[in-house]
This record gives sequence, C-alpha cells and structure tokens, in this order.
Amino acid sequence: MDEQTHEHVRELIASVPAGRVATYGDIAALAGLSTPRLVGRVLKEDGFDLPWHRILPATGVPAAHLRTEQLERLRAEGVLAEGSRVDMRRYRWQP
DNA sequence: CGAATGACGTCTA
DNA sequence: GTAGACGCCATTC
Repeated sequence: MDEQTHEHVRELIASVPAGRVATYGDIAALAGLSTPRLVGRVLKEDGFDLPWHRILPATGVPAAHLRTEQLERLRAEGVLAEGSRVDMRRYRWQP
C-alpha cells in the first residue's frame, strides 16, 4: 500500500464529523481502494489517532473485540445503537 | 524467494 | 437470519 493512499484514507476518516458514521465500504470507495478490508487494516496499523469509532461495517454491528468500546464512544457523540446495531440509514455520513 | 496466514468487510443466494 | 465466495496486502514461516 503506497503512502499516498494510506494518507488519503486517514484524511477521509478524519473528515467524518462527530455524531455521524461511515462504513468501511464508503471510505474504500472514496479512497479508490479495491477492497474495504484495506480500510480496516489502515485503522488497525495507523488509526490510533483517528476517530476510528465512526467507521462501522455495512451491517452497523462492529466486530466483537471493538463492539463495547466503539458503541460507547458513539453513544457519547449522540449516535445511539439498538442493541448492538447502529441505525446506518440515520447516522451514515454522506459527502 | 515463494507459500501460507490473518484481518476492525461486502455482496449475493 | 444464515452461508459461502471474493478480495487485497503486510507479516510470518
């Protein structure tokens, strides 16, 4: 993965406003990536200083190891979850 | 150096 | 709601 794309992904994630969320697929498409999983990788490797909690899977249910903390952070921003699922239709960020 | 593996997903049936 | 296939790339063996 080249540096530019990596930075581009970081910029896009950083541009998601508080109180809104985006899917991995959204970020991948905007960054021109061929697969959404690369977004997840960028977050894992270099996402500690980004609002990673605003990035969710298309289903609205975060992966198990993140579920608790992510939903809690979102709730603090006003993004409410129904059980473990965030209502994507309502909070999804659209440029 | 080549092959196998893991990973914060998505789409279609 | 579940099940399977597809996909990319860094890391490890």
